[in-house]
Amino acid sequence: MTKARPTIAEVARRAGVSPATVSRVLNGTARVSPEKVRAVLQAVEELGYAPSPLAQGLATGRSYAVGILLSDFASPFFGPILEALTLELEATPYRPIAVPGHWSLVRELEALEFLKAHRVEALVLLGTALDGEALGELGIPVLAFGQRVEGPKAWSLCLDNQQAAYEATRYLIDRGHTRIVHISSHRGGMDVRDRLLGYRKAMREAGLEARVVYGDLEEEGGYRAAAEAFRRYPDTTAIFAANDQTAFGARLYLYEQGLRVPEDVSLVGFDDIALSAYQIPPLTTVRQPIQDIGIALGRALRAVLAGEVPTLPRLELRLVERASVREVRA
Amino acid sequence: MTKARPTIAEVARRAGVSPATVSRVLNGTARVSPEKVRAVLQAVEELGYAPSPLAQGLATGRSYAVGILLSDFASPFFGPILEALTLELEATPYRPIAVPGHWSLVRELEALEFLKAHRVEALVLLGTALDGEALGELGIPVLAFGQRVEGPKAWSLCLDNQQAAYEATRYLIDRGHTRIVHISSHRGGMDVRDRLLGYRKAMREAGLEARVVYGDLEEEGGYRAAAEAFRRYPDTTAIFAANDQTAFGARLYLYEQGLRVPEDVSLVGFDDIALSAYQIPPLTTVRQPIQDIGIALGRALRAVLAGEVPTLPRLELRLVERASVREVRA
DNA sequence: CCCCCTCTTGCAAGCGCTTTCAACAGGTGC
DNA sequence: GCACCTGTTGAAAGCGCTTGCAAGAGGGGG
Repeated sequence: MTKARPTIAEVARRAGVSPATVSRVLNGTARVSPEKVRAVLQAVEELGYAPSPLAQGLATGRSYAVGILLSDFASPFFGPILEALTLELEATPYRPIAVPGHWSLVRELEALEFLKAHRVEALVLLGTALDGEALGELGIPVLAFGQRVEGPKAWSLCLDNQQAAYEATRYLIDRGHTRIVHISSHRGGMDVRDRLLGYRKAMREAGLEARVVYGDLEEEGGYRAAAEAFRRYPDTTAIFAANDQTAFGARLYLYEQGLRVPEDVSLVGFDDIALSAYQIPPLTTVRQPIQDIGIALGRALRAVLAGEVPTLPRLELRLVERASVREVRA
Repeated sequence: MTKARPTIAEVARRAGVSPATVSRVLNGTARVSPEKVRAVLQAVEELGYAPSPLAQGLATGRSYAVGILLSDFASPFFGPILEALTLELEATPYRPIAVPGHWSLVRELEALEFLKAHRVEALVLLGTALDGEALGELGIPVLAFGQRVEGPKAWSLCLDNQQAAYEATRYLIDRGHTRIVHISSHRGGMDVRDRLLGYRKAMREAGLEARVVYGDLEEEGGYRAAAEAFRRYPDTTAIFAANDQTAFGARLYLYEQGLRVPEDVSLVGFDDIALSAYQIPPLTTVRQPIQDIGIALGRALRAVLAGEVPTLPRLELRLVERASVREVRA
């Protein structure tokens, strides 16, 4: 039933050569006479041979695996990044081992341990809470997004969240809003905190009161946070959410309260996940170039694996204006 | 810099025993005297030793890897299933290798080849287009969702999509709708076709005209399909979409046309992904128990890996009524 | 007191591959 | 015609682990 897969020895026997020659043909590591090449390839074909990555890894000391540590497979933000990243890796001999940290530091550490055990040759961190401590020990290149990592072999793809949040807040202020709530979160990494900072800065500069409530970066938390916001600040005219999912949750709360968007309350999100353009009304939000992020990380990863120093592009965050914000006249 | 990880030999030396003993201690495969156990554990601790899965795999002939072939990491439907599935696998020694097929049969075949090369011990198919041909050859257990697989070591988790679609359509008919469009898709597997069948059956039974247009199971396609639907059938009062993302796309089209939901057009989706409850208005849709599906697959996988015959639960699809459908009086 | 049995332990082979090293074949230059 | 070089090939070691086998250490029964 479970027909054992052929080994290199069988291929060698069938082709009338030694295993070493088969290996050389398959890896192109040395010249082999044309007729043997042909014989080997034919045997490979006939037997349906495919080398065992396990054995290869053991022999070469390489794993050809890269670790990807992300918060959550279900995230509409990290999911697509992962998708683009893996797509970028597809043409390489490297394979991604993606493990979710489920938003918990202990799980992330476990996951990291797991990846270390699997001898991954590089690590990508997508919005995890891990900081420098593990990294120094690691000895492998680390690429991060949504968090800053430090070290000689560590690079972060950083977008200026603070500035973007500042601008988003200004956008609301410029349209006459003065009573603006920000829904932040204790979850998530520095990027979320930067957004809070940007919001605070804009409000402070404009001489406005900072109104901050906290969600969990998911819809449910956004809903609850919006409820809290209106309990504490009933006269709020605009909400700036730390991410789009939060905005969706807030949106539902407003809907249930009979508050119209944008007529009664304006709403701005952050991320521009796929669904944001399809919200009713389409959500005005800060666009993170998800696709580009995934691709940039993938490219950087390839560079790093080739032993080069990766160049991470400067990616811009910019507000995309849709229909969830209105101008208020004071 | 890259401090090589310790090997079993170093642990053995430090503990003053043989590698064999270390192996036995770590795997619990034989009795070892208490003091040696202690010495080994201490050495393991001090060295920070973790066995190499590569070497283990090679020696035991097992890979402890399970393959998960899914259409797309970015999918808000399969993503959460994957999340639940991996969570369920976490306590086992098995690790998932998730590879995306990117909705293309060739890629799926490549991905399958890849998984075969990695000697996965079981395979989970999440909504792929692969059929029996590969399976027979495989010799490993296969678990599928969203498609039917056949074979002595193959099991499918099937929900009655046809019946659910039938009921969803009836739901609209019962509320007075007669001009109902179904947005189906050529993408996707049998589940999508079953939904189409259920729709057709309900319409036929009610003596109504079947109005079918096609999208791509994503928002964009839903938008275009809705546009086509209204071009071809301007008097449509209800849309039943093959999945929620499609419904979101259609929703945007309606919004842009100034058609209100549900006052002018009613909308029903399928899947009940996380965001559906947060749509405006909240989407009436057929609920797939995403969490339960992931868990059920995870459990079945564990059973299969333990050599047992898995029992797949009968999961129900039922319509969750929210606010996107209205009653029309003829 | 010796033999045999049980329990623990180490030796060594082997998993499937890569890679060094040496051998060999066939030229080439003198 | 011989020494030497180039180019191709196979033998064998080794990657880090598991495991069958056998050796040795005790202990109990005759």
